[in-house]
Amino acid sequence: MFQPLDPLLHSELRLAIMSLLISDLEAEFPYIKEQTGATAGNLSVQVDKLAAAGYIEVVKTFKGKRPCTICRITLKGQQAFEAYVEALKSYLQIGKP
Amino acid sequence: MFQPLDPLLHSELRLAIMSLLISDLEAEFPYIKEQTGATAGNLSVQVDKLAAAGYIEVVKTFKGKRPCTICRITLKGQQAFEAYVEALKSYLQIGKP
DNA sequence: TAATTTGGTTTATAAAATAAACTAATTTAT
DNA sequence: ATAAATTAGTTTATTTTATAAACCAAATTA
Repeated sequence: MFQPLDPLLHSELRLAIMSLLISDLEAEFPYIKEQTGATAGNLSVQVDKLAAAGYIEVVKTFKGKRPCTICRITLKGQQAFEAYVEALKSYLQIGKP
Repeated sequence: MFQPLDPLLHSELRLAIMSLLISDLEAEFPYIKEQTGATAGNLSVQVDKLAAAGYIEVVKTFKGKRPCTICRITLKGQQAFEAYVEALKSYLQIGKP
């Protein structure tokens, strides 16, 4: 009947992060912060969780002299996102008569 | 960019309850329990929250000698559900090119 | 050189989800 | 008749989670 919803993706902020990365594949921390409106602290925590799950990878480089944290979605992350969207449809009746 | 998600609906079990009631308008407690696979305790708590928000109304009657709890979706609940689905689309790119 | 900004992380708190334990009545079995 | 099991839930307790507040370090600006 209802497909279970991946708890890692069923979170407003983590879903927003993944949604951005599904489109753009990678993005810098401050950009994600701006687009999602999240606080840096919250974003840092949720990025860690997605990285721990292997849904994204986090690369720490420098941009000139400043640190620059880049988040990139993984194949696993893309698949998880698509599975989540499919599961959601069992609740939403999207496109049903 | 991303529309906020009603926290009352952004919960797996509450969303499942509302999804059932969107189709059927009303349902008995044990039926919802069976369809969602939830424990009675969890279901009781989440039904209370939806009722407190005015998204459903709960009518306690009897079916023969046994108590019978009926949940019915309200207009407010239907509107909230539809708004939630719309908000979700800002994360999912459903039907986008 | 002092204050501010940038780019975050760590820690603490508040809220939520969930299950376990419990209540009460009914039905079934002995 | 009475004991056991089932139905129909509620209440309480525990665990997770989300979130913000506090913090740190380096770079920039005044």
